[in-house]
Amino acid sequence: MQKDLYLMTTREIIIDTADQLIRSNGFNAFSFKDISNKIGIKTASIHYHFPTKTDLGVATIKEHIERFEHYKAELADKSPLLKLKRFLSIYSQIKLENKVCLVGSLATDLNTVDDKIKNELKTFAELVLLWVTEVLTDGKNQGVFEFQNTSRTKALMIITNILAIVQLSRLTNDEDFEIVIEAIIRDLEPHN
Amino acid sequence: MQKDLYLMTTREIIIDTADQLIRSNGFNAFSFKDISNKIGIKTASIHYHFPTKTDLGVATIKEHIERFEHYKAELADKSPLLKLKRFLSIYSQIKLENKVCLVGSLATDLNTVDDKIKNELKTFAELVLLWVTEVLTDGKNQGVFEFQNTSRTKALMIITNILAIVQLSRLTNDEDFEIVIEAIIRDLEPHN
DNA sequence: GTCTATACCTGGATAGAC
DNA sequence: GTCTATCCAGGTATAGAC
Repeated sequence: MQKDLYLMTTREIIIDTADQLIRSNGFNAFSFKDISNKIGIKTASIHYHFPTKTDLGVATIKEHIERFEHYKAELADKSPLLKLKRFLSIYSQIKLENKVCLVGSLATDLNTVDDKIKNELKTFAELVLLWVTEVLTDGKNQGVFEFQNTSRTKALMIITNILAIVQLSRLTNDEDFEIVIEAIIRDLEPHN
Repeated sequence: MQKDLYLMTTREIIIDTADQLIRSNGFNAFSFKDISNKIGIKTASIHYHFPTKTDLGVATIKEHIERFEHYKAELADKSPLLKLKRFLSIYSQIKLENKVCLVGSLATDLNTVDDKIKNELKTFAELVLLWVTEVLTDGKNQGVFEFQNTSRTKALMIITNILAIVQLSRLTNDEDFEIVIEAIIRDLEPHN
């Protein structure tokens, strides 16, 4: 949740609730009734703001894109290591809430959602991948990161690690989440 | 699909179809009607074999566990490198079919499924993790693999890479799948 | 073991009053 | 902008004939 509830418009509250539900239960398992129950508004009113479930899905992804852009701007002058740690800490919060990330949640439902959602999600995933790639490149150039492969490949390795460990650690062991986070950081340290 | 259709019982055909649908559409998005349409049997008949959807889900995971045990036995006398490559090739097949793996599919739906499914999935995930860990340990002892961290941690890193890249590469670029596979192998190679 | 028929529920979506 | 009322499609599940 990005703002205090009393500062949010109904539209924003709906999106925020949809986000929680999508990442907790999946896109196909959440319903307008769930939102209705959570925020005390009738499903018909939700349809006023978002005519279809697809519209709500797209809006939720767009919200994530906007947040990520703010996030990027806030961290712009920080070190590559701090940027990466902050990125990983987003997932620590997700883990704490026993949810998964938006990309991970929607990616497994991809064959069942409207192309509008699929395309918006592509935009978001590419945005994140590009940013992590840049952070890794900067870190390598500054000598604070050391890794084989291209920055893009390493970014894919790190993103897949973190995206999947929030899912997998619910099945293996909750502590595996921290273990993987630490391994990601450790593996980037220069061996000198 | 493990056998020819004409050698399978109705029960096995149902499980196999459920498996395809779960990994293609997700547990909550597939229906008994989907199976009915695919294999030409009425939904009521499916209920004869599996009283509830949960029963079918559990049976599908149990089938995966059995297959994995056979798989382990078949590869028992093979080299660690071959074992790992064969493991990764399971995902190449999944990628080819534009699906995701069972663990990845059900993990994002975990908060919405019956505990019976959750517990069976835990058993499966632990089984796989244990096996990959052993393969890595053997490879390290034989000097064919080199890596930091414990074998279990490295197994988590590899499994999360492969589990998530089948999902993520649908959004970023299909070729990212092969790139990650190759990076996994390359990163394990001894440096001198 | 498979069928028809049906019960029951939930979901997305819309019309129209306020 | 939110409500009540309603429609219709689809889902899981069961009863009972064959």
